[in-house]
Amino acid sequence: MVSAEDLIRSRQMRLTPQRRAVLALLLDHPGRHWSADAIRDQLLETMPELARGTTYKTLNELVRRGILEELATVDGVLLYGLRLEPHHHFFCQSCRRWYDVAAEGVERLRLVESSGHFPEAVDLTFRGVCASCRRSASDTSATTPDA
Amino acid sequence: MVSAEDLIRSRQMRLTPQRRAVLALLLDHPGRHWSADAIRDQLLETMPELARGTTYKTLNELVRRGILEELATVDGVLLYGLRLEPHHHFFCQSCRRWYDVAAEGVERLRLVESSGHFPEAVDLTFRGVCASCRRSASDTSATTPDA
DNA sequence: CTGCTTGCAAACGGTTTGCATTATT
DNA sequence: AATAATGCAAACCGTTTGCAAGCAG
Repeated sequence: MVSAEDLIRSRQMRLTPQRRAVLALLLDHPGRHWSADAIRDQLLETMPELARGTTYKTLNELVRRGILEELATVDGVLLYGLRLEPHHHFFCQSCRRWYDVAAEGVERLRLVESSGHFPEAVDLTFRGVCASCRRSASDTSATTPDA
Repeated sequence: MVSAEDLIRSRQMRLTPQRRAVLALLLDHPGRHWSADAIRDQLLETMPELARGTTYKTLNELVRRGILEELATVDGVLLYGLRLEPHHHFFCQSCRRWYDVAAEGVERLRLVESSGHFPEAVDLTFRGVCASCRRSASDTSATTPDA
């Protein structure tokens, strides 16, 4: 298990107490997803001066460096969690929590059911470059904004 | 192809010009996803008095009645589209548009590729009731908030 | 007629931004 | 010493809400 320090240093980011605390918290709960404010509320106990803006900037930076993944929820809140080995998500419509679901392939529905969750719906989201963008990319020089 | 009128009436909603216009626009572009403001901008040409709040209320109502689906994006915008037969989504990281992808099952990755899109990542989202909620549901009377 | 819907405008809330100060390298 | 990160507070912006006036049933 890697430490927050190593992870941060490995991406040539400056190591600050705030960054270490944020990432350490997430490392302590692998597979869990937090809102920025939930993270801050938790850390406020041991780091009472942690600013809201700092939490957001830190999370954005960690996403940009590929350490965290960002999940958009329908109620307008972004959730953050470790970017673990390829996996999928489970959203509980009752408690509205998000779970990570391990998967080596796309056809692992049984795996989810065996975890005790009871899936009623599945939503597959592919990300990549669409047909028309591929075409225009070969025409002109790529106009690809970084995601 | 059903009409906007029929669809609205079928859910015992009152038929208003605004509702008809919003839904008709979506019906004219099946498989496309719009932001609330994009819809309003489009309709403003023929319906210059359409209020922002009305657009939002209408879309929420249509989602609640199961006519539309709601998609949350990472940049804090909600997208709306027709709730067609079970399908999945494709997000183009280049033009940031969302596409619907037909699918009769979960294992239809090839289908996406054959559409000309080039998927680099897949994200499976399950929705339902999680293990712990199922347990507590059998303990006490269900405390399930409607999604 | 009754009460749901609209339009308008103000409120909301999560996230971003600017800038002086502080900490890391 | 140079540069990047923090804290604070204000700005942002998509969405929601409240309410008087208007329209559908």
